[in-house]
Amino acid sequence: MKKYVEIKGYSDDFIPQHIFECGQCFRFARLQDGSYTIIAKGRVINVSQNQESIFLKNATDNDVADIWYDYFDLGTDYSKIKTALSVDKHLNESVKYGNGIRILNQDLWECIISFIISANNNIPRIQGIVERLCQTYGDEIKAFDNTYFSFPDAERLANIKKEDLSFLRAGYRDSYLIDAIQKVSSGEVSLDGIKNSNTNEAKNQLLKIKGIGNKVADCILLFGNGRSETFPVDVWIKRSIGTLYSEEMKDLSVHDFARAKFGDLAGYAQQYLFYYMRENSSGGNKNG
DNA sequence: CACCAGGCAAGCC
DNA sequence: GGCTTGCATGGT
Repeated sequence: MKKYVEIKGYSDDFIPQHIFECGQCFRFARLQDGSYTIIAKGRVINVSQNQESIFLKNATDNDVADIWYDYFDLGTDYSKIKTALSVDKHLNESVKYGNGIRILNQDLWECIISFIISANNNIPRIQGIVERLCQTYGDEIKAFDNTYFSFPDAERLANIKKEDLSFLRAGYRDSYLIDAIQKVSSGEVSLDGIKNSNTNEAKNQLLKIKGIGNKVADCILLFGNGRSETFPVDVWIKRSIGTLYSEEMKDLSVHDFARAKFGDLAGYAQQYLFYYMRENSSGGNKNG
């Protein structure tokens, strides 16, 4: 079996650093050579890239067809999206900076749990909590002479109690996690139902879970359910939109303004903006 | 010591 | 509907 797959044709529309450091994903590690080892879809792969090609180590052609083509959103033309967004002066700056960003199609359940944890939290600590959850309840995955752990599904977690989660050190989010596990494992909130609903209905289903509000629901829909028209508004986006477009947005909310301005490309616009603002904030503090 | 972190729920009005 | 407050934990 071949140990890696080479994919040509994406040029600078695919830069692992931009894809994984832009805040959409929590289970990755940057290696010294600049490549990224990631855990997703029950697999572990290493992702690198040069001018001509993307390299996926520990993946086969079949894996690419079945999993990674969709995961990395390889069917979407990001050059086209970037050209369209760059008409706007501020987006032009952000797109130039994060030109290798792609919005991943991650696992819906993993996004539900991860973004519940993300609320009022910082990215390094979110990553630590997610890893502890996986190490305790996930399946072992052997790869690259190491042991990794898959993200446990809702059924696997169905019988745990709030007291069992203290090792996560997730604080008050424990009860939110329990509510998500209970509602999804019981079918009260159906993952397939969310996937098969329109965006409004999908969001209403997510909002039934404690710990999921507007912003977390939008992140889940964007990163775990392919709803690229959603525009999650967090503190960074609120700040940046508020200053960059202060006159233009008039009396609209940040969310409504962005949805009107960027239309079906709102989710992409959000990621380019978020990455640019975070990486270029004064003091350069990113808690990591 | 204070303040912050990809917000949210609950309690007000 | 909108606005305020408390919130576990860990870092600076």
